[in-house]
Amino acid sequence: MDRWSTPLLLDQRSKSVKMSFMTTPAPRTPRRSDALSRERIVEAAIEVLDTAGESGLTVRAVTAHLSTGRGAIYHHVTNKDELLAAAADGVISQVMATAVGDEDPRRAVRALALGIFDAIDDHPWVGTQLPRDPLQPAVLQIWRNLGVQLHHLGVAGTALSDAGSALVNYILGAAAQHAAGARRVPDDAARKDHLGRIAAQWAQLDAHPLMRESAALLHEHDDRAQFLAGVDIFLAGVLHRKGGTAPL
Amino acid sequence: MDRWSTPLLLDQRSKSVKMSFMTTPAPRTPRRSDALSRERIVEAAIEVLDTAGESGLTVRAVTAHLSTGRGAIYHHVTNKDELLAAAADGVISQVMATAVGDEDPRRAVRALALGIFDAIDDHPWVGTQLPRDPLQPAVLQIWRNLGVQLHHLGVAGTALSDAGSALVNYILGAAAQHAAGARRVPDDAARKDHLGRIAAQWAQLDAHPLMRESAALLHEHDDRAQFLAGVDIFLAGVLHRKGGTAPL
DNA sequence: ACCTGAACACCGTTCAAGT
DNA sequence: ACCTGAACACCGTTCAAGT
Repeated sequence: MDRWSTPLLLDQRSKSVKMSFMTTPAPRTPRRSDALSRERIVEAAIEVLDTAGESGLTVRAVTAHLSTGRGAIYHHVTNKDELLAAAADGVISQVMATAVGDEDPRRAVRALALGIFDAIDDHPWVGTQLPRDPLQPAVLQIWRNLGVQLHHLGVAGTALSDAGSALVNYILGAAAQHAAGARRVPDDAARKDHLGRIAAQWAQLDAHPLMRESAALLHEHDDRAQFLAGVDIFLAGVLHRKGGTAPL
Repeated sequence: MDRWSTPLLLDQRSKSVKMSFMTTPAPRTPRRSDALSRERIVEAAIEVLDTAGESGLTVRAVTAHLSTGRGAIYHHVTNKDELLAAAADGVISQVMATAVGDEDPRRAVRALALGIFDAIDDHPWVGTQLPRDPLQPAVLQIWRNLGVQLHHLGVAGTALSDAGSALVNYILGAAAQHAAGARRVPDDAARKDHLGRIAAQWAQLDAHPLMRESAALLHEHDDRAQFLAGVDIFLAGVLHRKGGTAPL
């Protein structure tokens, strides 16, 4: 399940200890003490992404973080794309592990969605990565966990495929939208200014009265609440279509 | 409204005609005859994107297409990012112009959504571009057109913001998902093989019975129908929450 | 004003050579 | 087997120089 907590490379370390017994007392190289591994590389990638953003994730930055050569990465990871997908999967795995166990499937769906939302708030690069590939591990994980809850709601067969893809697509779209905003506004103080500028931009770009009203509403706008409102609209739609269950 | 159908650079061309009157009969340079402009550059970008894909859009490729120097682009466009956003806006503008005028707002929402879906089927790079920036012109255009129809449905105020963002987010997420698939499967013959491989991959990656069932359903799976099913789920949710309108 | 194309400061990825 | 780091084949963007 959790790829990230396994102890790393015990066999290799013990081998080097045995070797140092019959040679000089430990070569004292200036390199890092631990051996490289896929897990360590992905951890380093997450740290680079969290501090320098998605554009800061370069193979050179990761190798500097691990004090190794550029090519070493390619012994454990095939691609930079795969590295990004693995990093996103690492974050989503933790969310899925924490946001477990609610007996009410509707509450469970909300909890899963909010967990993903908050994770993207902390790691905006995850939000831009998720919509990039429907078959990446992180997306499959989201699909399965939501699918289970929808099944508990009594949805099955083609209806489950339709509902699941709708919910996943909504979450991925919202994730990307929110990530773009979170990327641009790092501190909470400049948030109000930022929303003001967006509202002005909307009003300027588009003279339609509906857009002006929406732009005005942006001022007292809560991304998290709006995200959850979307989840509830979706749930209402699913339950309404499968025959009148109790309203939310 | 439509930036792309306007005749290009009438003033500049007529000026050069007037000039050639009093100088030698046209200098006969080996360069292109028309002057550069933002519109021409965006047109060239769309052509490059359609033939070479998103990774094929390089400033060098665009300049080769226009037989000009690299730096000339930056006289009309600030960025490569802005160029991509402008190209996506060009495609979406045409969709919005064609998918107008249905008196029934629910049918109008479906028509708009399907128009976007089909455009992404034709231009997969649009699907990956849209979720990248919520404030890009193409996304604002989608927002407004859907917002108008939701308003016709009787939704207003905060409910309109919530419903609009839910629908836009769903469409952007679905667009990205479908674009990834369409990018990988260019010809229609390999499509069945492709879905078979995906199904096998799902079944292999995930032993959960729900996922196995979903994987099996992938075989007789219609992206377009599933996309529309998602739109209907959201419409049902919106109408159900605002008080029982007639079921879809 | 508009355009050119060399130059700059980067990339991801490969691969012979080392241990 | 694992790692190194120089080398390769690219990028986006800038800018003095031309017209």
